Parts: sequence; structure tokens; C-alpha cells
Amino acid sequence: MGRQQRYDRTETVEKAMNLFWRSGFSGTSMRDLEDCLDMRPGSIYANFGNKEHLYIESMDHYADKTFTAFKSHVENAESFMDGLGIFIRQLLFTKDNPCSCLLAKTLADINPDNAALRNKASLMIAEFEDTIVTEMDKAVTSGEISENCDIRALARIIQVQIIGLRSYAEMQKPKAVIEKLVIDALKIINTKATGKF
Amino acid sequence: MGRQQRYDRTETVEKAMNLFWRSGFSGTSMRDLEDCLDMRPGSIYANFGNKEHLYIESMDHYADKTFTAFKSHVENAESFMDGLGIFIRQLLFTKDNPCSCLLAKTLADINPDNAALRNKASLMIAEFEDTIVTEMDKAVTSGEISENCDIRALARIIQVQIIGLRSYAEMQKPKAVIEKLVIDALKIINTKATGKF
DNA sequence: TCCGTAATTGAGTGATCGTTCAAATAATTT
DNA sequence: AAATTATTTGAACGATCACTCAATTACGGA
Repeated sequence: MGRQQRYDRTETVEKAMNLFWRSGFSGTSMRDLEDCLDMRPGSIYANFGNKEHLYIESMDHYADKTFTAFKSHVENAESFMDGLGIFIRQLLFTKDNPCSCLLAKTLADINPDNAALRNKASLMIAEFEDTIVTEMDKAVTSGEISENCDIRALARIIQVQIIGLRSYAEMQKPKAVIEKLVIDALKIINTKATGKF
Repeated sequence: MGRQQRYDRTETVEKAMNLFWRSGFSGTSMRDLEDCLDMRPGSIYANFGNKEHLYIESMDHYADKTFTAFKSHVENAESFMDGLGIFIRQLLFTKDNPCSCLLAKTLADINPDNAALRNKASLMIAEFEDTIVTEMDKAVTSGEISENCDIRALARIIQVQIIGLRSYAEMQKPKAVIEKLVIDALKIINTKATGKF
């Protein structure tokens, strides 16, 4: 009964996410979203409530994609370190996307008094840290990572490396420069992981 | 001759910089600036041209302050590494300021099609890299840093560490967590600098 | 085929955006 | 004190902002 939906919710959120990712929350107008989603304001509001809610759903979608990519790379690769390397390079060298992390961008560009969005971003970054810990736990069991390694602390170091690399890569330096930084970052992580320090 | 200026330009830019730093370019309205600077729109436009130009001047002021702080900390400390540590901790633990770098934020939140602001930010980050190289050169001469060290590459690593730490610190994690990450980052840099790898 | 219902439309809301400029103000010079 | 010049003011501009809602459209069931 009733008219059937014209828009696939996931596809719509994907499009909105990409636009927000490029232009930021306050840098993206509802007019921009209308064009990007090919939806009229009434439809957008009927489906998502308001701009902030659409942004939140975009963040959820982003986290879902990123976490899934991380897990699949790590679990399908020969080792945790191999998978991490593939994951990081995919983040940095996929031309269509901005380099830097949407969640980090959210912490950067959302006004400090909008606690809702900031807390959400903080929480999701913390959740990613947990995901890293979970995957490293498996690598400890398999013997790749030393049992002496403080994996919670190392997960935080990995976060700093990834966020730093992605932010730095926004400068559009030559690929060789970024690749060298990736290799160094992976070495740093590997040294901590194998306990040779 | 003529009426004397009511506003000190440097003080005004300092205020604008702090507001932009907190709320971003598109997150800061001229209305916000009027309140913050205690100036009427006519005065702002007569003094700075437009919002974008005021932002550019804020970035210049930010870079000036940051570069000067870095140089003075490094040059007044016992060693390059000591000075770097003091500098980084000052960036992370000064409560009044946002943690993350204004230039990195600019790359993150300014729309990709505003090439003027993005290029400016990229250029200034590159200039900071040169400043790091210059200071490390002195440390090579003084014997603190190994002559075998690729200081240009290390300067980039330092940038990634600083940007990553500052962005991560936006999450408002406990100070002990951040301090631990700082210690680790400094260890990483020191290992590279002294050639023990 | 007509009705009930759900989804979509797009003109229109008041508020706020960045910006302008004629008028007012305060200093110096004549 | 009058004229000149530099600076500041704030009402007002058209454009755009996020958002609303009555009308329209497209479907399934009766």
C-alpha cells in the first residue's frame, strides 16, 4: 500500500557521506545535498529529519565501511601487519575520496559547542581503537605479535599514525613521499609489536 | 592626520585567529566575528577586505606564532629533542587553544574547490617542514643528530607525529594517555635521529 | 474504478549569510 | 574655527541558509 520508495536509503547516505566528507558539515548546504542526492527538500526531511541527523547517519555509514574494510584486509592478509599496510595504503591512495578521516575532520571542523556531533565522532574513533585491539589480540594468539606488547597502547599509536598520515596526505605531496612515510610508520608499529625495542 | 585607529591590527587578528581556530572558516560567521572583535562590519571590511582575507591573515599570524615558538623552544632547550618535547607538550596541553593544527584543519574543512586557502595551508605546512630541517641541521652540527640521518625524511615523520597527536588529542582523552603517546613519538623520532635502527 | 495511503514535490517561510556605502565621528592642518 | 582627511558606524542589500507543509503523485486493496 502507498507509493513505493524512489530512493535506496544506503545509496542516499553513501552520496551524502561523500559530499560531507569533501566539504564538511557547515561547508555543505541543503541545496548542495538536494543536487547531490537528486532529492527535493521535503523528501530529505521526511527521510532523515534534518541536516544534522543526515550527517550522523553519514558518520555511521563511514564507520561501518571503514571498520569493515579494516577487518577484511587484516583477516584476509597473510599477517596483521600486511593487512594493516594494505588498509592504510587504500585510505591514502584511493583517488575518489579525501585522504583524511571523516571522524577526525568532524572533531576538527564542528564547533566545540555542538557536543552531540563531537561526542559521536570521539566515540567512533574509540570504537575503531577497540577494533584494532581485537584484531591484534588474534595476532598475539597466532604468535605474530609479542605477548609482552601492550596492545592497547599500540592501538593508540596506530591511530596517531593513521590520522597523521591521512591528514598529511591532504597536502597532495608526491606519492613516493607518502609511500616512504607509510613504510616508516609500519616499521615503527612492527618494532613495537614484535617487542624488539 | 585623520581619525586615529581604534583597533590594534595584531590584537584584532589574534582574536579572529582564535575564533576561526575554534569554529572553522565556514563555521564562523561575520556576525560572530563582529562580536568577537567588537567591530562593526564596515570596519572589518575597511581593514581586511573580506572574510577570506581575514582568514588568510589569521593563518599568517598562526604560522608566525607557531614557528617562533618552535624555534625558541628548540634553541633555548638543552637539546633539539628536549626543545621538541617542550614544544609538542605546549601544543597539546595549553587549555585555551584547540589541540589540532589550524593549518591541518584548513586542509580538512575548506572545500576542495577553494584552491587559494588550501594551497596557502599546504605551503605553510611545507614551510614548517623547512624550519624543522633548519633546526635539525644545527643539531647535526652540534653532534646531537647523526650525520647519517636523512633529516628531510625525519622532518616529515615529525610532522606526521605532531599532526597525528594534535588531531588525536581533540578527543579529550585523559592527559596520561596523551603524555604516553608523546613519549612514544619522541622515542621514535630520537631513534631515527641518533641512527640507532 | 475509486479509495486509502505512503512518498515526493517545490514554492514559500523567516532567519541569517557576506557585503556595501552614505553618514557620522574624531583627529590633523590651515 | 573651518576645512581636510582618516576611521568607524550601522542600516540595508540581495543571496542563501535550514526547514515546512499543502498539494501532487503513484502505488495496493476493495
